[in-house]
Amino acid sequence: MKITALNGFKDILPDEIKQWRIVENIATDILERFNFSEIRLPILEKTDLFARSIGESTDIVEKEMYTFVEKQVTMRPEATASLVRAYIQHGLYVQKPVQKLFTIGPMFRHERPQKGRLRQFTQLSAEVLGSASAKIDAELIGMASYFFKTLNLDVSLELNSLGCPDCRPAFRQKLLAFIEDKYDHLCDDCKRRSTTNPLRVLDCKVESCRKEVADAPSIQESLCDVCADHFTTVQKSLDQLQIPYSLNKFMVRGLDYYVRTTFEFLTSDLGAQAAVCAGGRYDGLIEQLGGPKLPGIGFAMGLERLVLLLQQQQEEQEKTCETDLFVAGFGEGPSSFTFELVHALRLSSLRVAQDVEGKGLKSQMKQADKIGARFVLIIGDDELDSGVGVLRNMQTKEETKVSLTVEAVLEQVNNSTC
RNA sequence: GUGGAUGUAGCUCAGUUGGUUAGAGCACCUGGUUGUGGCCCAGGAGGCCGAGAGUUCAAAUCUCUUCAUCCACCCCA
Repeated sequence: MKITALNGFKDILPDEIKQWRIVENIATDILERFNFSEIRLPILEKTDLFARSIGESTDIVEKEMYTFVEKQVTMRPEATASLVRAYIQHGLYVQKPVQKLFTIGPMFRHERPQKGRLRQFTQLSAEVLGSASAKIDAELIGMASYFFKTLNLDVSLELNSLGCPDCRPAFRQKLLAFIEDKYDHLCDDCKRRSTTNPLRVLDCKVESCRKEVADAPSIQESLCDVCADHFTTVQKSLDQLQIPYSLNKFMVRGLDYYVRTTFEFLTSDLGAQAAVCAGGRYDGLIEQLGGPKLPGIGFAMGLERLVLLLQQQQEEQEKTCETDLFVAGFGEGPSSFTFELVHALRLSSLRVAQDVEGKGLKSQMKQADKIGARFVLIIGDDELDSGVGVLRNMQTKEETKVSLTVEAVLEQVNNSTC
């Protein structure tokens, strides 16, 4: 009976780490250029935090959270709630009126796993707290858009506005009336949705439902003046930054706190998991969680999905040299000598590999080749006696002599780049 | 939670109407070069055929149960 990882939990093996580093490094670089600061948050929070922010009746809160019932704590299913909690708890709004924050880390949702969907998954969340400006919406969306462009990923941007507590109820009524007429023609899921969350009927995947709601009232035409203004400015600002998008009146968001601007970056290469980045404005959330009456907007990106896309959409990366030098000592005396030399070379900043199994030279050469070492330093009895080793360049096959001192080896290896 | 598919070597997969000792490719190890990598050649190691029960003289193969994984629904990043 082998012990395996839990269903929906995945090991990220060394071969995949390169892609993760690419995603993380490019992301943090871009975030910093857009003046975002990193914040690191706990994974465990009081259950109540998520119930109050995400919404009591959402699927996430109702049946997908990993909760320790007796302790009333939950493994976070998303980061925005925790981030806003920290923002309020530490009074960050006092120091700076507008806070731009990001965080990267694991989230947990107990759903049935499938392609691009895990029970533990990693999200990058970027949030701007304290600004209601539509320009911020465009700036944030523009940043995400630039990020995907930098990664050379093929994604599309969809945009919608969900209105605000002033105008959404009226739209909801209009939509309910519309749905009532079509009720008998809708799928079972939509019949259920029409009472629990009517907006969700709009983005049903069933073909017949899509037809039925094709001419449903558009929320974009039911916005109040303030929301309509905001939405127009977001679009104008995106145009100004030359960021392509399409309006999608059927796009709604799953979390209760979203108002006004919502957006998704979509791909067609991940099966049912089309969204690689999604977000929106949540102007009431901070106040709802006990903070000041300040607006906010943010997005979350699923990094596993991005890594999958990188693997699918990009050509194999060239093998980069991850090891500068392989020190091959063979024979008892040389092996003892190289053991010490290798340590010293590592302390002096080189990436050095060695064999400690007492293998022959040929086997050590194979190892060196396999890990992509740039150089091999060969030391047998002769070299140890003379104090001069053989340094082989693995690409050019060129061999030079080098004194067996840290300084001499360091100089020769650093002289040539990968 | 619902539906469908798949479980054979580290990986990708063959395996006939049930029939000796379960195979291939890649990867790994050793040798061909007693001190030199990639290519080539020779050899080697590696399997409770997901697990449990049943049918049978005989099960990787048929039946049942169970577990796991994948895909889709739901939901969502």
